[in-house]
Amino acid sequence: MNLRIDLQSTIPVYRQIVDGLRILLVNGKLNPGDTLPPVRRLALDLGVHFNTVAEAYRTLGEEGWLQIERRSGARVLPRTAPDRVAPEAAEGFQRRLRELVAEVQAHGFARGKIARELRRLAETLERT
Amino acid sequence: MNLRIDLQSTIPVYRQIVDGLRILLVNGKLNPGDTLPPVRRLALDLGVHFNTVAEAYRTLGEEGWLQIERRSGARVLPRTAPDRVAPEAAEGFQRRLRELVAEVQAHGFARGKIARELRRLAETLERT
DNA sequence: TCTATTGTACACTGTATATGTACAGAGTAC
DNA sequence: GTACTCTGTACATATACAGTGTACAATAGA
Repeated sequence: MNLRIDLQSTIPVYRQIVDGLRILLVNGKLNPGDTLPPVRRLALDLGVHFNTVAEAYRTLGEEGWLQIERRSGARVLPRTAPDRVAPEAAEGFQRRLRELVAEVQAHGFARGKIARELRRLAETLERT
Repeated sequence: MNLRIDLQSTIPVYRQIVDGLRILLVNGKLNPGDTLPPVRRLALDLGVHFNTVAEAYRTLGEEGWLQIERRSGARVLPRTAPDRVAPEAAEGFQRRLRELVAEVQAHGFARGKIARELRRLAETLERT
């Protein structure tokens, strides 16, 4: 379970867990049928309360990634992509992407470096 | 003041304002010497309380973008880029970028479309 | 000097986040 | 079948944060 969180971050822990797991799910590091650690176990690893992990699992369950049941725990579902993409989601993505880039620029990152990073990720996406 | 916010979003309004203004600042849509609208005025435009706008201005002031004074309002400062880039910031950027992409993928966006968007932004960055 | 306009301070309310604790359900050992 | 243990769930609570209401302080300009 290659997952790290930052307790100092302003981003809520449960959302960090959701984001981290979603990356693993989207990239096939977690596949249908795989089981996730019990909430108490992962919570111990991460140093948070198990209810915080449970909240994260529940969120991913509502997104359709996980099947969660007592005793058997959380299992990755074969997930069919959403039928249609919400049109406003595209706009939201562009906006959040620009926000992120602006924030990084504000921290002094050179445009070239940022551009390179974006291209690198684009290539990774298409290679998969 | 081309700035829009989403009151339904889970992202706090004041941070949306910060993010939106930072984009304008980084991209030279707002330049040193320019004055921003008074907090009450912008708040009215956006449909929020003026203290919420004031909080956003204060944040950008602490980041070194704005000089804020009573009566004269908020003015864009000539901002020298941070001397050195925090090394952990690079890692954080990559991570947040991957998180954003994973989230969008989870919403059903095709990898190709996302990759195209990333490349488009990369080009925009280098053209400036 | 007076007034209007600006940002600031701070108390208050509602919401979100994280935790503590008790519980419910379903396998497993016997 | 019963007891036990391991799983997630429910809900009360503590705390922090976001947003607002209201009063105030500072200053440019008439």
